[in-house]
Amino acid sequence: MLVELIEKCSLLNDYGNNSLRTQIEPIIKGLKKLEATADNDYFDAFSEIELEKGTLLLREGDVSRKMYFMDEGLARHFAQTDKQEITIDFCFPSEFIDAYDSSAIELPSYSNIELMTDSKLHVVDWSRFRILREKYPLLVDLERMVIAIHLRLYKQRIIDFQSLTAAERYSKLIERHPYIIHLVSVSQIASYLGITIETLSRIRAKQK
Amino acid sequence: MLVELIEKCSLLNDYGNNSLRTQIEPIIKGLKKLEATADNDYFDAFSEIELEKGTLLLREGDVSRKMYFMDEGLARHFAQTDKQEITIDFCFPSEFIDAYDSSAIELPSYSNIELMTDSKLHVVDWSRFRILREKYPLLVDLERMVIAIHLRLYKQRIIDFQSLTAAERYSKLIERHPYIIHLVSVSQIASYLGITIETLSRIRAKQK
DNA sequence: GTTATTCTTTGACATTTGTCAAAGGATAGC
DNA sequence: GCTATCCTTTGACAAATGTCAAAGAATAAC
Repeated sequence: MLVELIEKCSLLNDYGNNSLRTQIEPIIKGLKKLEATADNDYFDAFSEIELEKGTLLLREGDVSRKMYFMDEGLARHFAQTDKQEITIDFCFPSEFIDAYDSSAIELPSYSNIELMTDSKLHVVDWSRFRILREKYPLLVDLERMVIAIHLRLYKQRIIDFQSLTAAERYSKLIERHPYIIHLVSVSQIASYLGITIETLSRIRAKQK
Repeated sequence: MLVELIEKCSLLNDYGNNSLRTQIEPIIKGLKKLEATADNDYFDAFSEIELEKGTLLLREGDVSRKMYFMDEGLARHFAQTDKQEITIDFCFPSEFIDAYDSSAIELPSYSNIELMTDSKLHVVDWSRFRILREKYPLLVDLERMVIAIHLRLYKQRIIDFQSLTAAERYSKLIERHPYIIHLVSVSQIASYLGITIETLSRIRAKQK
């Protein structure tokens, strides 16, 4: 169940040349043991759903109530400013989806999460997960790991903004997600990189 | 002890018009109760030290082993790239200091933490804190809160890079820390903002 | 106090990025 | 297929930022 998602999760398994191996393995081991004996409260917490393109998984100003895992589909985090929509991040298949900065602390999110395609997802209510977490401390470790990884990613992202040019940031994105340009509009990639549509278009023209 | 630090902590108490009140209060309450009955293992974990300017609290590539609280002094997080030193963040008095993206997950840090002045600090070993955390689940909640706040700050920082000009980012920094310019070198503020020294100098000249 | 060193500002110019407008392509609906 | 709409590219120019060099200011060492 949950352990399958962990084993599939691209972020946890591909992060930094598998440098999370040591951290993940005891969690997977523990989860397997847990799931061999867990009761219905545990298994009922997780369910599968299909939602259509455009669905808001989380709305700005609301507290995140659910955590998702993307099986098939594509999503994005975005924030709305007075001038523009800012795409903060993209969510690919085999990734957990949530605004942890909202759910972990139960504060209103300042970003939206939107499905960019019809999607198949796993979903768990935070209210139920929190109850499970009391019962199974291993879930606390898992949550901490997921949040910490996002902290690392965000930090690296900040460093990239501080030290790389727009073209370098674009190259880095393409390296990680070579096909993103076919999946996502130029305008969303541009806002992700912190540049205008036109600038991105010119960067792409140069790199050909 | 720890509860005093929490009550002093500027980040936790000043964050977003005190919007953390609901989250902090049960933790403070719980900690007070805990500290009324806690044993020496608890109190011995925290100690005060004075360290001199230039001390590295954490070195790039090492796993963070200690968490600090700044009583008096100033520190900064920075990363070293091939070209330059990048100041990721500044640490002011009454703030907790750590690379949570390292300590929370026990992965090597990719930033250094350096004291910019002689400083008075509280310090706790993560190895001891982790033992306490097992014993007192409240500390898990506290840790989660601290990490989540940093996640929010980082996320907001990314959005700022995506949507604000250098001058706007500078204004925002000055708003939060009006005196920072007298405490920190122009070069460090410039790298924090992701611009060159000269550009920052010109932005400052214009805003007079 | 003087000198040497480092940090900061300023100037001139190159490069990057943004803005506005128009053209070219892709897509959906009819 | 055709049209209308939206998205993307390109061009011309403006604004922002970077680079290099030099001057000015602050600081530390003597």
